[in-house]
Amino acid sequence: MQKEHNLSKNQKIIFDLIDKSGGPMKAYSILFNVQKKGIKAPLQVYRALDKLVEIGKIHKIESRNAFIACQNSSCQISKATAFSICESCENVSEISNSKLSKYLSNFSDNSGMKYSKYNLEFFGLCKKCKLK
Amino acid sequence: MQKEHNLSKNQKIIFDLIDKSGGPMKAYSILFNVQKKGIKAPLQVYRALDKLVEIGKIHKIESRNAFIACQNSSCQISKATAFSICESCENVSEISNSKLSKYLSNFSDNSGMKYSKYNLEFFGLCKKCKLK
DNA sequence: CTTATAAATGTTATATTATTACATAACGTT
DNA sequence: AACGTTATGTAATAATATAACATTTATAAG
Ligand SMILES: [Zn+2]
Ligand SMILES: [Zn+2]
Ligand SMILES: [Zn+2]
Ligand SMILES: [Zn+2]
Repeated sequence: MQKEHNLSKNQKIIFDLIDKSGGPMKAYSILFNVQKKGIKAPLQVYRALDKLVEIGKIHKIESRNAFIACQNSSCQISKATAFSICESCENVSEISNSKLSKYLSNFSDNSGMKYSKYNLEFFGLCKKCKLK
Repeated sequence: MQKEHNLSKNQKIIFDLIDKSGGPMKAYSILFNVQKKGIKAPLQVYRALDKLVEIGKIHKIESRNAFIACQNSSCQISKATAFSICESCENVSEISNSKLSKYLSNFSDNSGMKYSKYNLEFFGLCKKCKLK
């Protein structure tokens, strides 16, 4: 069962926007879109984003400096994330594959380091863009 | 056999600096360090970095906006990269594990998308930092 | 209800990371 | 030499992110 996180006002505004957009959004594009709702400064956006990432409602696409709503209801914490990214249209989707996540969560190398978190980004051309 | 890339003057200065540092370096820290060698503007650094990434001599650590020399002689192109990152001391090392790279290079999900590239970042505490 | 504490907000300024635009120079090939 | 490609130099600016400080709101304990 998911822990219920009661989002604050700004967090809710920003989460709803990202969620409805259906794709990755950049911080300043978010800012532009929420100015009519009274969120006027970058820091207000970044604070909400930080919290939303922390509780796993959104994830950061590091290679794009963008944020996307979690598409995987089981991801309460952003500690094991994988994405597929189209290098042509920039479409992003979250990969939900239990074999992959099991493989990566259990991965260990000879460094003796135990990993508590990972982020994986795959790149290629999506179906649509391959046809063009 | 590795293709020999004849680095240009700026590319060589910047690669040597990153390589000698032994760890990840940020663009503006690189800039600061090469000013005595006549590289005075951010763009000169970014252009060299772009080229070095393209030919696989360095990789970008996306979550840190930093660049590290390739520690894996076989990586001519940055198309399959994996790193372990200590969240305490920020030490980074490139993971060279043939099983992992084989697994990820062959990975495909039900999206029908064929991936040509990936980047994986693992996070945790390195041995030293675990003891503290 | 009151007090204490933590979490969130508002605001201004600033730091950090990266690119655009344009002009010039060096290199590699024929 | 002439050509196309790659690299360089320089100035300006865009895009991304954080510091510092004051205030308010939510949560929980007594
Ligand atoms: Zn998720
Ligand atoms: Zn596409
Ligand atoms: Zn490498
Ligand atoms: Zn460490």
